[in-house]
Amino acid sequence: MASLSPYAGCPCLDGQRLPCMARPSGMCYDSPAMSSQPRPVVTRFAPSPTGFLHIGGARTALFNWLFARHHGGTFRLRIEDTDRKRSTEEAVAAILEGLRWLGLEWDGAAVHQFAGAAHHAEVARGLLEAGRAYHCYCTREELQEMRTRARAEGRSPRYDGRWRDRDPAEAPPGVPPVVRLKAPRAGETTIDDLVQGPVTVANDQLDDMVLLRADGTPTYMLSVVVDDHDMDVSHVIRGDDHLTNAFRQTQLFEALGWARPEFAHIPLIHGADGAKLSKRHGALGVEAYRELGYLPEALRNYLLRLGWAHGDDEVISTEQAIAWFDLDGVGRAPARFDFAKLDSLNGHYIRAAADKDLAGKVAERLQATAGQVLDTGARERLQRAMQGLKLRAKTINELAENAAFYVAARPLELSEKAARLLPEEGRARLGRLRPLLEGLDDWSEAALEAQVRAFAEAEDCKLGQIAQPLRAALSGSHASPGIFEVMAVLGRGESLGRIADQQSAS
RNA sequence: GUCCCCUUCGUCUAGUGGCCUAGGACGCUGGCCUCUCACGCCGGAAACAGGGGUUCGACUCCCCUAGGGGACGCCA
Repeated sequence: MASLSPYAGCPCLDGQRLPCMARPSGMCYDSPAMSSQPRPVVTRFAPSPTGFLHIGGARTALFNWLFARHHGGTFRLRIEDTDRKRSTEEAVAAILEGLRWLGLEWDGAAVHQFAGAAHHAEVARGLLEAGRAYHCYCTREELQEMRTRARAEGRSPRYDGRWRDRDPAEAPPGVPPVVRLKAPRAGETTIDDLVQGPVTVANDQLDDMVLLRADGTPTYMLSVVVDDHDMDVSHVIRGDDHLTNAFRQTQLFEALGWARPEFAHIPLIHGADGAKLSKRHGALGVEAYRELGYLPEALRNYLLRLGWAHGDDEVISTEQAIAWFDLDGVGRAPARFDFAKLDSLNGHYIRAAADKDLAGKVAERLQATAGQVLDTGARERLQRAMQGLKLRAKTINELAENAAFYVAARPLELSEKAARLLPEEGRARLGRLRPLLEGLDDWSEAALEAQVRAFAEAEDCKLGQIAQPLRAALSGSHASPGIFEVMAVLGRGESLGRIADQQSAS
């Protein structure tokens, strides 16, 4: 037994009190003395780097983050890259970037699961030596046939355990075996899920899962269990597509003699049509939401309300979310993703945002889309314009579009609707108004309004009959912030110039 | 096919046996405000999947049916 790995010799497995080399504490929580101790809260987000961070993953990360923060615990990040063929560095970078953008900072360094492969394999060998696992020499064809037959006979397609008790001497030559867990065949396994409640599955529904591939590398199922144990993960919060995995993992934890973390399987997010949101079915990466002009705080708030509620509260700050979040508020039904509500929330957060930040984002956007380089004056003008603009936009993109006229070069191009606001009569009226404006000493919103109103009265027309032509001339559009605000923000020179442009055009 | 999970307005949800003539939010819609568009404010339509129980009393508890979803890999 001298060759036993630290895990196989761990007190949790054989009752001896040997140091557990894998953990800083040198001790496993599952030793009898410690099992009743409350564990510090440690959650983890464990994405596989096969693509961007999609919206479902983002919500899982958010819940893990909130739960850890709420309980004063630790939120860890683990990259599940044991599938070497499908994992890419770009995906890792995209996931990290996505989490940062969302404001979900993780504690400590990100763990790359594959780095622990040798250790994981060692744990499997310990199980082998302890008689809790065995070699299986089935070929893929054999397995395939087994599954096909089981399905045809109305049984759950799974491995039948044919090598479980077979003499290894019968092993076919030249076939590298996989290592399978010798899972209990009778009885049942129950997990007390923090979201789903108690869920029980008969053990004969679960087959002997592969722990080590024929090439000796660990499978996800093994690595997850070992890593969760090593990282002292206390709560596994993940999508409920992992619910059945929880049973297998429970069996593994038991075979290893380790305490199992608590499980919380949250329902998946569905697309607007009710079907599972997948990468080819409407699931966008979080960076796409940024491109679409959504604010991270709005996305966080929206995601939080998808499957979680705190009474009638809708707009919830991050501070409140941390104070209120717990697993008992998580529902069990899948939710559909609804852009209309996200828009509404985003509009709310835009209105609440500081003008300076908004102007910065708009400038960035304008430069990115129109290649427009803005000088300090233009940036300042944008910032002053935000007050009126932010009431009228649901996204940063929309905000930028609406702001564009403020920094556009003269002469302005009129939209079709704007052109219709400038009939001959309107242009003539602009011509009569301009000298009055020129004579104005005070170019403030209030003074401008007083002057234009007086002009309308003198012309015996409604305010709209002069305000609309002004709007068209100044903004090039039929809809804009209040026209006096527009003039004030534009300033005297630019305003007069734009009016002159339209006036002389007739 | 087998196993597991789910089911309140179109959508997200509140509701833990009587407080429910089922509340809020988004969306839709009528109106107010008004220089346009928004914002804001006031109002409206809109749901307990169906069927059985349990109970003095079920949206709330149990069972069945239907529908939806997920899992069944040497993927994660």
